[in-house]
Amino acid sequence: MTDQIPHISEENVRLSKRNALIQTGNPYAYRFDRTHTLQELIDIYTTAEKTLPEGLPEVKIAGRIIAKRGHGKACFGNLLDDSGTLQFYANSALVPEEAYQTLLTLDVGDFIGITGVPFYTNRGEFSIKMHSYILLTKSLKPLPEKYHGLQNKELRYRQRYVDLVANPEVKQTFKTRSIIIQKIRQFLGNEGFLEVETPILHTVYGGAAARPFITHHNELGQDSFLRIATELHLKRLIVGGFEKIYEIGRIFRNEGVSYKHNPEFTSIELYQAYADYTDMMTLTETLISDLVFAIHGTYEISYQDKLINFKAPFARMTLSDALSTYANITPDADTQTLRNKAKELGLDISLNPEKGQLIAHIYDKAVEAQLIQPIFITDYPWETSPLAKRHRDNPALVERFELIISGMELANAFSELNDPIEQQARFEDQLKAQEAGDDEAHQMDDDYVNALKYGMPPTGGLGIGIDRLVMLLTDSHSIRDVLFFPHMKDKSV
RNA sequence: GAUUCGGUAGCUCAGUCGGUAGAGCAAUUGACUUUUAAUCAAUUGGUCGCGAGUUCGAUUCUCGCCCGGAUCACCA
Repeated sequence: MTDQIPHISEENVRLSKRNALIQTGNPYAYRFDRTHTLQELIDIYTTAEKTLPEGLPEVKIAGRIIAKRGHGKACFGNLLDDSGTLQFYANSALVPEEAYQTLLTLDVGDFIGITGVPFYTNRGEFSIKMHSYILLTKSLKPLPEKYHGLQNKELRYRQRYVDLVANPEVKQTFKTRSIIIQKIRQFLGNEGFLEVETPILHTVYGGAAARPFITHHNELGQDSFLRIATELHLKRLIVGGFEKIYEIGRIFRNEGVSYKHNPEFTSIELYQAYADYTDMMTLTETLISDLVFAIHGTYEISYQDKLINFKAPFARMTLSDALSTYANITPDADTQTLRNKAKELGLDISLNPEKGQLIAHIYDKAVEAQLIQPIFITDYPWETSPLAKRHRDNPALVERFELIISGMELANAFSELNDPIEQQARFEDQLKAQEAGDDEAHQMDDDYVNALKYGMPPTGGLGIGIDRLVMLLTDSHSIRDVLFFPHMKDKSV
């Protein structure tokens, strides 16, 4: 028999099955009462001897069929739910004939609910023996190949819903992400911090050097900016009398995409009254090292084949020392020497950067990538930090640190500038920079200066890039691998 | 933005020194009552990313474009 069977696309085959099912029932059920998740069943019933007594009570489980193996009058399959996978076994002697025949027409991808009893197969695999089942949702599109999963990066990012089904380790990464954020909240809650929410739509953007996304409010007839930081509103709340606050939220910067940059990303910023940047350092290393231990049960973890030790305290080095150590130049050098060094490194100095900016640029280019183990780089030139307080020992510097791990800036913190007159002057410097062509300079924020005029107590502030932290803790090479739906160019599917 | 690699069946991938393409999985039909990347037999399935150019002929060569990955730059 070699009769030719006309080709119908798999999606159309499934579509006709769905249409037939609609005639006799509902292939999109409303609900199903489970007695156990798959993992619960495994936890409760599996035994070291790989045997189970007869006469166990019936259980009800639900999930997506991810594999099917027919054997005529018997058939095996695998079910996937959020907790794990489990093999099911159906036999035409146990399931009514008609139901058994329909079962064979189900597709990989369909959701079903199964009533049955746990047992061990001859091969010793813990499974459920089906007594009855109900179709919960018909799926129309075939899942990716069962062995290799979904490999195409573009498809994985654009259709994460498929990636998550096909590649279990992806789901694990995002579960870890969720736990990380949960533990940060727990830690800060225990430390007496209050979680707050501030606007995402800003009329003046600030708190970072970045270009904003611009949008428009129709009713008020004015442009708005998506926030580039939460900083200035949170500090207004410190003025208002809150003493320990934080916000975890999405930040938007109108910039390029790279393995460590996405135009929208998640930050946590926290502010603590009566504290300075040294307090922030202690808080940062405690938070992060506790987090690593809570997730991994050890302080030393491997990231992209590098062993990183998160045990607190982290190393500390001034920016000045870092420059001499890693770039063979000191910030005391005259401007021309710094300019030459910058040129040597291939930096763009067409905007005639001031000394402080030169130093910052040289540091970014020549030093940061070399810093693998957690290290606080402290005491930055004041010119690049318009919201930070002057260093108590050196007015050319500000009290600021960045935490660098694996060449990435993980955190940034200051002793917050709270002198409204100096803040006003720093904003004015920023305006000059803007006029000179720096499209990432701060805007003047009169209302923020106004708030400072009422008095902000000494305050330590800290920002952490959550996505980068998740990258480190899940050994993810790219920020896209820790974002469910990374930013992609529009392309109709 | 630069360099570089890639885009071929639903998925994972071969391939064509220029003559309109193959495999595995999935699907379809059949066999099979303990398989587990089930097995066995058969069958179907392609705008070879898009558009030009060269050519008798382009999926293959050239150019441009689109999308993506990597590296670099930008993003302190």
